[in-house]
Amino acid sequence: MNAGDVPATVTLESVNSVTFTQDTDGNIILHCPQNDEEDLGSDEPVHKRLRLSSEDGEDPHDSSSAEYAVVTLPITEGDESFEVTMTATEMREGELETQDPSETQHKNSAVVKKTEDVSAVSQAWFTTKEDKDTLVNKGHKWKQGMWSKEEIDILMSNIERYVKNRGIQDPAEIIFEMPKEERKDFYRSIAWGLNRPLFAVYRRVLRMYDNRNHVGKYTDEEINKLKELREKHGNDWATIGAALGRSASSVKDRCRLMKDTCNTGKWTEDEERKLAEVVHELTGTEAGDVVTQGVSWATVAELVGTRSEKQCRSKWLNYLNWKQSGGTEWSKENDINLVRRIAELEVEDENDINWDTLAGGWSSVRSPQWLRSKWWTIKRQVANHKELPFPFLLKGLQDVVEAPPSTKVVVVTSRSATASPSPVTALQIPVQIPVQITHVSSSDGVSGTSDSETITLNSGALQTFELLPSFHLQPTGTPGTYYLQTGTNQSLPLTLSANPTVTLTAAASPSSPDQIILHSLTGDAENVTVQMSHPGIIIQTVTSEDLSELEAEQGLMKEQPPEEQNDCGEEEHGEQTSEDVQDGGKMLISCEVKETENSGIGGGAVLMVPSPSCFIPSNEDIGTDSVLPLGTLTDPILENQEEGSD
DNA sequence: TTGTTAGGTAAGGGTAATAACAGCAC
DNA sequence: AGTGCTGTTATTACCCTTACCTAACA
Repeated sequence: MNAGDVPATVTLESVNSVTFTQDTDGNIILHCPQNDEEDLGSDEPVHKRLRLSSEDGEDPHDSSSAEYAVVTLPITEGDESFEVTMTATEMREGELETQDPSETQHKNSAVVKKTEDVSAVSQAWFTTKEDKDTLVNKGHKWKQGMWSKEEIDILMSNIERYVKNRGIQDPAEIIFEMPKEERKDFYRSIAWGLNRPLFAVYRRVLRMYDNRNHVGKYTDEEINKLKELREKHGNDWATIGAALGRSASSVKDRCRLMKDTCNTGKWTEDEERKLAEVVHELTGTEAGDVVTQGVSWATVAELVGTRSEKQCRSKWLNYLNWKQSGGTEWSKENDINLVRRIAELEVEDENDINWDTLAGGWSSVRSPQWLRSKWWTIKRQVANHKELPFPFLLKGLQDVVEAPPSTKVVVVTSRSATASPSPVTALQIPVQIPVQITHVSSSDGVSGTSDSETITLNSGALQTFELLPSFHLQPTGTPGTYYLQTGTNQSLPLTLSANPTVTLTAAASPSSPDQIILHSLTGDAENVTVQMSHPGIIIQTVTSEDLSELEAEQGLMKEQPPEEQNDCGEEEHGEQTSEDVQDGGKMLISCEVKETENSGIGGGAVLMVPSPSCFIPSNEDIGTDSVLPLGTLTDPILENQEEGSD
């Protein structure tokens, strides 16, 4: 589909009819029906209830290159409201694309037709090398490694649909109780839309629904019993597991860690020497050689005698080999280099990174496996890294890394957040979505939008919004609270709740074009100013669900009229009172942190600092003296950069 | 009897979270 | 010396793939 073509339309089906109005201040207000029968309060993430479906049942072409427009349609005469629908159009060259087929399918879970190539894999039960080679030769590719959140969402949703259609309560009934012939189509059905071999899906499902899995740490008593059972039953893991109330794989794994002769704690020099000897002997290498693969750790452990295979592997790959081959220390600059090098690989998926290649010739890298864990450490600085597609995460990290050293970085934290050593940041790189909001009614009133046919945000009837990566409204951590972000990086926090008229905010501050005032409105028109922002990274804190519950129970939260909007300041962010930031438990704070190019992917990043337990950890913190002091972002990359610049 | 389907088991490499430890500054 | 912070190291529950096996069925 060419950019100029009429786009195939995909309708965003929201369970709730979401509507916009505009108030006298020009704020767009999102309406959400009160009788929300679709379990707003359920545990299921709201984004899972937002689905895309093809309006006409037509395959929306290659939706991996689609961009989405939001348009509003009239709902009721005389109502200052707008129904929001989204349409998908082809993404222009150079613009963001959605990530992988499985994710696209998830978004289009009602329309998962486009995956002939995928289904060949996900519908085939193959475990042999030959089967695999055949598929590879046919040009099929599939995902390996850890399952992403998106994949798990697809799987769960497929399972839900399957059990619902058959009136079954618990999927475990099918998995563990139903005879094979009765569940004949089960695994193939739930594998639909996943780019994984059927066998991998099968394994995953078994683990997920086996309540003897994820039991947690083994007690001393269990360990003793396990030893007894092991002597009695050998490697009959199923029997041992049954006797212990653990899954077979769990007991098998636990036994691998147990060895009568196993030492714990610090390795002695003798042990290290022995380990090196054994590894080099078994691999036919010499002292000083780098050995990171092709080692049978079970054999190594046997020969070392005093350590388990895991201990040997870990010691070798994370320390000893590097030490013996003359490795250099890992500096903070290396963190930055690592992000850059990964970006230079230009891979679509994290699983495509060749860590061996990346680690090659890098003297500070202890092993490819170790390097991967370093990357993981960096990645984990971003709280919502699991939700972010790899390219977005990487781009965001790159932006952060490449920010000018002089950039002032500020993050909002709570006073009590100091109890937590390092604030967790969440990086949100939004997908750009053109949004058009059409005005329906011309009546006066709170809208103040008079006769205009189209409500425009800033300028232009077609306003670009950035929806967050998964093409949902992105929850902020407070149930019912979401972010939309404009093309100019103005945040639009949307609040969905049982309240029929809820909140929204976001207009440029009249006092400063660099500021966006974010304030939320409740039904009684009281609102709370929260913040300012600026093109570039916005760091935001949100309250937890607990906060609203606390408020409900104790009535301690206060709201503040709009006149008392309170800018956060630019560099010296003063403390804010609790009234400034609390809005019925839905609190949003953002501060300017740095300026980035407002182009390309999302134009900038939103760093989100959820402070679920820190904001109001106890009743005494909810008093009128509750303040939200601003701290310094402790993102190591940024710190490194500042240090480096020194 | 043979091939296919739909699982199923065991082994082992690996990941991710966290606990324990060590070094340092105050 | 005590304390708190931070980075490193060790541990371990859990994950995933691979290779091989099996029973039912066509």
